[in-house]
Amino acid sequence: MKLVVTEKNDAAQQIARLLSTSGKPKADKVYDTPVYRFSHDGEEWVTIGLRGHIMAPDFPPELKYDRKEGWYGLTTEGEHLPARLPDDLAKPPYETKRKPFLKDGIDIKGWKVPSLPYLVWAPIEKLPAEKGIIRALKNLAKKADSIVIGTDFDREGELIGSDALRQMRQVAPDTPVSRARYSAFTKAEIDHAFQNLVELDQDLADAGESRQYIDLIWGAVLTRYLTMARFGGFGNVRSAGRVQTPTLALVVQKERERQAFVPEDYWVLWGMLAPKGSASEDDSFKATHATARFKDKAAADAAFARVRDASEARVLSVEKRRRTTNPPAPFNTTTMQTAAAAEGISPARAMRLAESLYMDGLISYPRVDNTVYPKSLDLKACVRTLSEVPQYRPTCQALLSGGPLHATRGKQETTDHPPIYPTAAADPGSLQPAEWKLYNLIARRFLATLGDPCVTEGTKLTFDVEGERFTSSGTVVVEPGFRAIYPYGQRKDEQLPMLSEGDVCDVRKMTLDAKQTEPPARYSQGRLIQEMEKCGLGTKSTRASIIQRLYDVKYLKNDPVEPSQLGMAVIDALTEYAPRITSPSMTSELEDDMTKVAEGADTQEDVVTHSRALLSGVMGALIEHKDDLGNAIADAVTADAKVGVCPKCGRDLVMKTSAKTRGSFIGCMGWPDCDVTYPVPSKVKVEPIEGEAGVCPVCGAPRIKCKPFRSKAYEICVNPACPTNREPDIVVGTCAVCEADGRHGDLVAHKSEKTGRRFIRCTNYDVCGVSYPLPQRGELHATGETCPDCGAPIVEVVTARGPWRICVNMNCPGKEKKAASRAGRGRGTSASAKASGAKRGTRAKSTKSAKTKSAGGKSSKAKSPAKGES
DNA sequence: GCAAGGTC
Repeated sequence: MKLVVTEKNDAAQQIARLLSTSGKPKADKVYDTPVYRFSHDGEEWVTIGLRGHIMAPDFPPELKYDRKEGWYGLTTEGEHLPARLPDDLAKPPYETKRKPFLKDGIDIKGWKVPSLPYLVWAPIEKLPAEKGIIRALKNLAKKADSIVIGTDFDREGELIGSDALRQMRQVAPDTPVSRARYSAFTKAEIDHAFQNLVELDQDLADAGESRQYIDLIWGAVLTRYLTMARFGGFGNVRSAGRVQTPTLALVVQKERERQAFVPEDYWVLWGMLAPKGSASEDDSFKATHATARFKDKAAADAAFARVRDASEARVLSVEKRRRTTNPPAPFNTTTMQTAAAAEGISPARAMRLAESLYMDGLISYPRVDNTVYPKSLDLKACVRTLSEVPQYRPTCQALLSGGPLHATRGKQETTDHPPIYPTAAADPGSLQPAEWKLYNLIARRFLATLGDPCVTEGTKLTFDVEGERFTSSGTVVVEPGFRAIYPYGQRKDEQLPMLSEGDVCDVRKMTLDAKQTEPPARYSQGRLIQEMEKCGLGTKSTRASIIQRLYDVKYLKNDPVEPSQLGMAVIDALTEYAPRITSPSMTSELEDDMTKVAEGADTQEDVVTHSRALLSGVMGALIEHKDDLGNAIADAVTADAKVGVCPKCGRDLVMKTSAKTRGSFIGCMGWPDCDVTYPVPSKVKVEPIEGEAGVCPVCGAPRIKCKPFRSKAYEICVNPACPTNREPDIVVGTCAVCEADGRHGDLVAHKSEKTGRRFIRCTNYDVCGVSYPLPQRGELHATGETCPDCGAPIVEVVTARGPWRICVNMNCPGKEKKAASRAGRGRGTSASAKASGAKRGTRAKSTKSAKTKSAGGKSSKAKSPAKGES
């Protein structure tokens, strides 16, 4: 039996399909791992897919977390950091084993190494990370006559293959092993690779392993240092790394540019014009002075003085220019992430969604650099498949009825995977809304790459107004081309009226606006991904998760991306004491070292030791300034948590977490001397307001900015008892429980002065116990109506999105019905999803969400009338 | 409780 080991299940399946004589390999399992059995040239073959790296490098157990000691060399008190070094380095359990590394100023491989914390010189071991797969791999290796390593054709692939081989060698020390190198799943390519087997390139694998070691050593040492310089409690890791830190530095640098930016005044002179005699408002259009930005106020004023009372504008010239925009290139990971980010899907979320669509068989493999469709891809068949989706049908039919299809080509061409394209027709009803949003983007992008250019016509009108020149421009789509199916990022048409040279327009209004130049814009998440790619930071598979990591450790906030005070403090500190890690150049130097190892010009040991020496070179300065850094971090964390100033004692009010309930509240830094606390408005992101506007003029408590998810931010005083937050009590209905008991009770909407939360309570609450929750936002009105399903009152809530009516009973049977019908919509499995063999698709998800909903309803604190009666 | 790189 011949054993083929690939990097992932998908590849194992494809290779089996392409090499099997019958074309139909048999799917089997070894323990829990899928394998594919088939015969090839009369020989029995089996393929198995790994899950990427199956081994994880780590420090020996004694250097990992210790309950008493914390991370080695750094305790939770933080005090021991300098004290433990170098004294403790001479102590057991390490002195016998690792003594040579611990003396001052010794030579290691030609580099002078000063006294160091252990970790910098600690040995690294590789431990099994995928035990189940390793078990299956060994099981097959024992039975195999020969082994082929068929992992991806890149450095990491060589390393993954080498790790797998080491495991197999434990049980099959003498079985012949070779390496297949392929870069596309086509019959010709795979046949060629397996007829021209080579040897595993251990140098290349060693290069990859050096990368693993260097990343771990620098990351772990600096992360432990930052975290322990001032321990902020569990769950407050301050991380650093070869990729994440330079990425954070990019964001911080942009923020510094914005802070250093000095706005300049300028003036814009503009007016509204309309064709002579037109009475319609729709005909008016904007015209701006030919000097788009007046830098000089006197000149602006002078021009304005000449035109302010003008009544006529004469057309001096009409310029028309046609512009064609070519259809976009096929999606690879980066361009897909960027386009998704522009639609409000973060890169990390886009990758999660793409993974799910891929597993459901709806799109092709989502981790690709390639932007050129391979010749083997049957574009027509893809279009035919997509025509099953009603939204795409007209476009698909137009494409199919035309001549041969021509697709755009992007700049990057590789042949391992095709660009991201839809592989099956999706049913919007059976996908989660976000999944559909991404699928729709990918499907439309695919159709757009086959479309015609979009032709727009721009018109530029020049006017004379009392001797001053004004211009007006508009753009109109003439031939939508690919834009008909791919409207993303398209600007709205700006239509100008039909005018000719010499025509006269009415001047409806003239205005002089004083403006200021804006600082450079922050990065959007999409732009940051692109910037990382430009700087060589991370890979297509890791960039999204690295940005997510920076958000998770609270170095970044908001979108567009903004650094927190903490993020800036970390960059400042590392720039001063370990500048190497803050710059993308560490990555490029690492690449050079890797190349040397791969070429055999240097060894893994040399490269890693050299890197350790560089790190050890900065340890002294880091440790010396541990307290400065600890203080800077603590101050930054406080600044990030600050919401305003305490009206009672003048100290900072910060966001705190209750030890008992785990909930957040706003409390005074002066506690226990000062006991001022406020509740945090629920379901919103809270930001302080700078300056005078950040203090409530009525009660003196801070005013804060609240940003609810996906709706408009608003500002309120944090003090729920403040008169600015008071709402009149409203009678919204009659208590059904009290009526049944022969009493009368009014249901009254209150706002608690303590918590600021709104709720409904019966005036006889002590007797009947009837209360209901209320939406916390929006203006509340009584309707006088009762719910047909449960008899509870119906209230109207007016928000920015408009008024809506709701039955206040959380357990109302009507809500269950609605929830069921919502879930039911997702329950139907589409023909396409079935065809594509969707296993863990939408069915499980929607059932789960339906369950969550009903469970939430039952556990609600609201007491229904029925419950009150019993 | 550490990184970045694979993949799920």
